[in-house]
Amino acid sequence: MKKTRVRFAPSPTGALHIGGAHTALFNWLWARHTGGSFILRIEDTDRARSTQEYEKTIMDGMKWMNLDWDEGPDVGGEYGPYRQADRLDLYRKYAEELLEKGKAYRDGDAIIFKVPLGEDIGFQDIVYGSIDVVSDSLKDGRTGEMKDIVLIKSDGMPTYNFAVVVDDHLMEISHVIRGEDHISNTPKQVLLYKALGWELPEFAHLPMILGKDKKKLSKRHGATSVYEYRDMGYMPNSVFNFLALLGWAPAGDREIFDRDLAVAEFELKNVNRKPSVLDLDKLNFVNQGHLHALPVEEKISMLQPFWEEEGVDLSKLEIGYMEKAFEMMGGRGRTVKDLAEFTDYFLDFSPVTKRYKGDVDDDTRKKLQGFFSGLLGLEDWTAPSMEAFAREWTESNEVKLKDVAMPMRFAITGHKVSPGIFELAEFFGKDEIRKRLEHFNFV
RNA sequence: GGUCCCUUCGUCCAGAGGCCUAGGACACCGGGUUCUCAGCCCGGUAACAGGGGUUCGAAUCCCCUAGGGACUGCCA
Repeated sequence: MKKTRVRFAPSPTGALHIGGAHTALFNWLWARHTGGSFILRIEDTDRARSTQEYEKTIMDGMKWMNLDWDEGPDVGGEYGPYRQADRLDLYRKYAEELLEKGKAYRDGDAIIFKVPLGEDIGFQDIVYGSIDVVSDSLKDGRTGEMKDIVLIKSDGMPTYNFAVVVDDHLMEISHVIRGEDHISNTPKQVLLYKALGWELPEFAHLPMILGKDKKKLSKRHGATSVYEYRDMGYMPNSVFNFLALLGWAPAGDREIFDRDLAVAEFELKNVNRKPSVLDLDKLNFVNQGHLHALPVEEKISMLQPFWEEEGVDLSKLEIGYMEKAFEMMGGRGRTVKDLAEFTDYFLDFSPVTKRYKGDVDDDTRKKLQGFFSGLLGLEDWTAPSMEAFAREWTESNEVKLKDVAMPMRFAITGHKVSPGIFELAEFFGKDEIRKRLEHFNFV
């Protein structure tokens, strides 16, 4: 059995977008599932648009997703170089071979493959099944002229269709796993494999990812780069989980899973053919699941950048303290960003004062002052005792419990969402609560 | 225009001829818990694109139609 070798081959003309991440992920899953190698190859033959910066961003994006590669431009490997711009002599060599065999011709500085008639250029696709095509269909549908395949462009660079064939063969790629948009390029590549006398790799095309409007995902649909998802507060494992669910699902009804499970159960033949729509509601749900399952330390390290960005003073940050805070938070917060915001008041009072001014009319203030004074007078500073007092007090003053609980929540957290307010008060301690209430002149 | 691909609830995924009066999840809508929100618990709405075959039997196989998509670049 031949060793599995798969590759992700982005062109460095932009950041790693979500569709690219999906393709990279499925390649990675297949490599890890089969114990094979995952190779990163940079397709930088478009000299005008490729940049070093983009190459780096793509790699960083993959690292963020924890998709590690075994061979690539940075780590090297036995099948290098891994940038197409560094492999020009190879492409030229095989183009000339085709020239000598009379299968290609020159047109100025370009080398062009002459497409023969009547050739079977169909192939088997692991996910799409058998794709039957005859070389005659490469003709222009309007003019009836055969459209030959450019191998080497006038600038000396290979075209995509030629470079992939040469590279995939030389790098001994066993499975070509890529987006469905390449399915119609494949017959041309099959033709080239045949002309060079090379064995075909296995092909597996992946369904496209669409936007809400069912159109190919693009900038119009909002976030496209994986960094945008990171900045919105989604975690790598969530994006991983979510993307894995687009076109595939593990057996059973599992929706939230970790990468080990995906690696163990992933099968190319179980990938479906239907293009899928990216649904942020589902991502939110998946993220929430992963986020709240995180151990404290990891949760803190996820939240930290968002707290910092918010300008929260982290001097009180301590694991044991935050562990209790998170415990009280329960399942609140879907994204890391949400959770950072929903917990900032545990660490720092200033975000609270930024969000809440304590504006109430005089009559209400007077009432609240009465209530809070009583509360702070309580000797038994526990949630049940505070709640009992609050219920009694509100009843005899003919107001609802929420009429005092909500202002108290705002004064302490600056949010309209929080854990139980008396629970919170007990946790913070009387001194801190007094300080916060005094700040708003509620006591 | 040509070639190729796709079509199960709003969305994602199950279903690989009888287990389907089509299942799960997200979202949505009710109800419960409640000081808020989230969570949790209970319940609900909602789909095999249409039409022909094949078969004792079809969401599953075949054909046609319709709709969508990709490719059709000396971009990848």
